[in-house]
Amino acid sequence: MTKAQAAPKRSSPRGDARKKRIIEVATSMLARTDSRGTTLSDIAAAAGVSQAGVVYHFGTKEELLHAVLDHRDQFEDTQLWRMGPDPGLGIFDIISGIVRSWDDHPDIVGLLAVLLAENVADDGLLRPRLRRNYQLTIDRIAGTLRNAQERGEMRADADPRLTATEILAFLSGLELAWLVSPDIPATETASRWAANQVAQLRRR
Amino acid sequence: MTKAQAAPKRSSPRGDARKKRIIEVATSMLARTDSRGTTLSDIAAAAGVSQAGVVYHFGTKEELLHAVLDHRDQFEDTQLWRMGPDPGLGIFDIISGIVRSWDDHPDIVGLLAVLLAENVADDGLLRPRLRRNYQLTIDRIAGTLRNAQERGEMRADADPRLTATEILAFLSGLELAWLVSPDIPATETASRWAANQVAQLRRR
DNA sequence: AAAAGCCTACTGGTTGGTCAGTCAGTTGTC
DNA sequence: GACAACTGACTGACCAACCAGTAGGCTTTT
Repeated sequence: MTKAQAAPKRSSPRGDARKKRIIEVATSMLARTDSRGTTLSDIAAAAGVSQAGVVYHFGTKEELLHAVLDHRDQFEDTQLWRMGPDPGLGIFDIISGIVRSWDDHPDIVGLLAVLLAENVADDGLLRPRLRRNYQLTIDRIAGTLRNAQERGEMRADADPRLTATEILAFLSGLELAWLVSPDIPATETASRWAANQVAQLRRR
Repeated sequence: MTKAQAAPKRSSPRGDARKKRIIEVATSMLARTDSRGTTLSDIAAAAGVSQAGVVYHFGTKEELLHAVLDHRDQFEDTQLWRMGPDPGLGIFDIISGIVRSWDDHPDIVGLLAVLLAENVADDGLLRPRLRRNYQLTIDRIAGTLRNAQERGEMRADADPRLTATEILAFLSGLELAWLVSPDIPATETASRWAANQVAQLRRR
């Protein structure tokens, strides 16, 4: 975990496919067991390569983790912002829908929550990135809420920043609960929550 | 982490004090860095004993973790249920107060969230216990809400179970966010959330 | 043939747990 | 109250298992 290595200059279609496969496998494993609990050998075995083969593609475990996070960021875009960059209060329906779809792709659910919990320490490897990412998502959500206020869609006396903080807290907390106890009524909880929020925030 | 050892039969005041100290130190370290990232040597050094000394008291790292969780459970009782076993809708004020007091004892905040995230895997060492604990807290909260409904304090058409799930999700998610970004407006977010909940759930 | 892809074998460093022994304090005995 | 016997509370040294990363060589693709 100390020294690093440069990535291969060029790449072939076959190598790219294998690399993508490793990322997917690693994603699903990291969402179950955190990064310290998931070894390169584990990931390699699940992806059908040797441990050294994984190192060949990513140079470092840390690089692999970043690749996994890139993959997740991309996924978040296709989920949270699938209705465009400015859904306004529709963001609550979107989140409700996201929770409903957890069963369809359980491999990536909770990845952020798990890695976040692992990197709360000051010297957490991924902490700076996760922190930045968190703030960015808060800002984006707060932004769309502010726009909704300007459009008159949302009451003006609610603080977009506090609301955005609450949204993310609820979502990551629910992910955690769902991972530990998959039998909790996550979908119903989310839709009830979303309905309440909209009722409270909609301009009368 | 494999083999275990029987605990010492009797104990002396001095040994008990030392043991307590180790638990406290371990608690604060585990809330920052999860159990896989915290070594016995780290804990021992912080507690002023040797690594073998820690093993002497707890036999296994897992046993130490359970002792820490016992400590936390006790703490939760003095926090969440400090107004008695049946606070009704007052539970929201209590939670709001808990978040406000995070700065006073930051060493134990987020411990549960961190360990939860680390034990979402099927074979997580502490998973059974954490799962049971989670369900228990849900039940207790749902119970007090149900009582509030019967007293006519809370509207009858809200599902206590869904509400309890939301409460815990929000709280653990906010803990996580606060740990990673201590500068977020946790107190304000919590009090806004609590006020909204009470407004929505109170019988008109 | 040149480069990318991948493997076997290995290294240095960590980590949880073991073990034998030290030491201070308590208890029982005369 | 002195002294032996014993026990709990440790420590330092050690070990087996594990893990990320390296070195070098074989194989496939381009």
